Amino acid sequence: MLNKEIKEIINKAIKDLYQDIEIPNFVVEWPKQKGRGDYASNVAMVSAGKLNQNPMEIAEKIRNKIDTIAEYKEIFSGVTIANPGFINFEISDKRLRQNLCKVLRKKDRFGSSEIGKEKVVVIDYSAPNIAKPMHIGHLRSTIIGQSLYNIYNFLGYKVIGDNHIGDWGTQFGKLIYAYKHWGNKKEIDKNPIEEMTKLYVRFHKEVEKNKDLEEFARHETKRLQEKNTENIKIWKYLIKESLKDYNKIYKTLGVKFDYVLGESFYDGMLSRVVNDALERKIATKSEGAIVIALDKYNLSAFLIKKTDGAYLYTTTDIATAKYREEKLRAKKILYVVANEQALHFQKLFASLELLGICRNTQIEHIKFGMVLGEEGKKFSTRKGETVKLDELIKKSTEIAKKVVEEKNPKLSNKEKKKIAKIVGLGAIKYNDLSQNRLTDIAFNWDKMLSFEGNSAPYLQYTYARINSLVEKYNRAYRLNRINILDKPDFGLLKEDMEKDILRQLIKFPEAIENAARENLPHLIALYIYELASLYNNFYSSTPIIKSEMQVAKARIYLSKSVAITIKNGLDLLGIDTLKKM
RNA sequence: GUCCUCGUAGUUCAACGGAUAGAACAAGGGAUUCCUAAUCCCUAGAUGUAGGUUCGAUUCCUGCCGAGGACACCA
Repeated sequence: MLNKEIKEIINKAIKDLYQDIEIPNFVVEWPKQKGRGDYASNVAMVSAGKLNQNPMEIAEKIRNKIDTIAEYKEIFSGVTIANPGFINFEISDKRLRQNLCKVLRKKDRFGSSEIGKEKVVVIDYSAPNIAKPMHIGHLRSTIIGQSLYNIYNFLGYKVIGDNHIGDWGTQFGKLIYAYKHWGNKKEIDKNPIEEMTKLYVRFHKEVEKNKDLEEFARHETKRLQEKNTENIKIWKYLIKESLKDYNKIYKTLGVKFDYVLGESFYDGMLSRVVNDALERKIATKSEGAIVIALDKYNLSAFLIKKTDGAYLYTTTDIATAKYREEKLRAKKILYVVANEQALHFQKLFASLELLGICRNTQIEHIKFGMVLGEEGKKFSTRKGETVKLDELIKKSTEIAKKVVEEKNPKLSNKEKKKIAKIVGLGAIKYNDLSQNRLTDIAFNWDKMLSFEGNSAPYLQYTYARINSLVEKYNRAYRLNRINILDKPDFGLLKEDMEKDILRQLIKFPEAIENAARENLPHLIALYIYELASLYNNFYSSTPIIKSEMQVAKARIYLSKSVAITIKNGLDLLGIDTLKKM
């Protein structure tokens, strides 16, 4: 990666100049403004104090040092300094052309690397609660998780995607009670989640009339946990049916998991977790329950066993971390879970530290903001305001269909349907993934289903456009019988806009690495949007096929490499591309 | 009371402590005898507030104001 290369060059230059002086951390970054080179470093400014010299002088010295070394001439066409001490690097045409060849050679592997080789990353995402519909809130965890999965995978990590479904706990007592009294198997088979939700809602209504139901439900939960045959049978059935519905959505979204280890999977390990913690005096009794005190961390206690003897999701989470560390050999665990649970994870991580679990495993809560209703408040499930995921997908696809109909009426109906599906889904995913995950998303139909501007369809359109351009070019080739094996001459790419595109292309691997380091997929979205934007600008102002033959050839290859990069980027976001739209 | 996230243009969002704070949508103007106009170009428009750290702060720290959320026996 070029930024790392430059960092090393600077380090070497400093070593030559100042011997063993330790230089503070400095950055090599992409300058925001045009005309400041392709990379810039603040090294002279951050080390001015330490060296007791004027930053401009230091910058000058480093620049001169770099200038004297022949091999660097290949990389840079210019190294300049600017007030108050920046060093700006301009990448040479040769290097840009080499990178272009690399894109064309590596194709769908362009941007990939081996930096994660041998390292296991467990990513915990989606995790719906059985018997509850997946709504727009689950979308974030599912989509962000899947994208991180793709990104780490592309960087050579061994990634394990785990869907930690909520298939255990007190809600099952209620559900089992409701099923026994009002359940209808036929209806559930037809519409699993919908019917289960009805049972759940009915239970809550009946409770208001008869408080005893709470006690009955608790009893059912207890019997389930004691492995009562009938309750286990109902429980298994409810899970199986729920998963049917979830899997439909996952299939549509193109989301996959390596494991679906729900909370119930860890049930047998819970007593050991608690006993172990008690023996080691990390956990204590408190008001009849068992807790891990976290005063040391300035946090309230972590409750791991209830007064009635039942375990909680807290206990499960400890067992899960232990399992992932010991059995899955995770070097890194990412919990893609909403920001609302930040406190829970703080306490969980503190508890794990006390227990000595995941000592050598990096654990991180990948939190994300909420999807807010149109009034800026949390979507309330009770008021029925929630937008269900399947409805959202349906609506988006319908709108996309209308747009295809309007833009491209000549296509066959089959093609239109395919395009509508991919465009509709892409728009939904991009709406989420193009935004920094920490900020709340204000839910807005118009924006979510916008097919213009900074959106997935814009990127898909750019890709499709290049594709048809290349096809047209290939046909022309056949007609003119030009030798297709002639090497393109990339030296002909001399226009500013062409260079801008080449400069952007060289940064793709860095964009992916940044996205992985910060666990922020939107950095990739940002990157490909910029690339597509540069390309569309170029496209609209410069003839490609219709230019002189050799120039046309070079421009076609440039276009191809843009298409490759856009596709690779969209793939990482889990968004499909189209040859035609 | 403790903790988490956020406060940037009319709206929705960017900006790893860097240089002239970027886009998109909406508004106004323009581009199609030419490779897909789901496109491109131009115009106008913003860092809640008061301090601190720094050569440099939208970014880090503190106070205040504002929005949303979580706070043991649900997950």
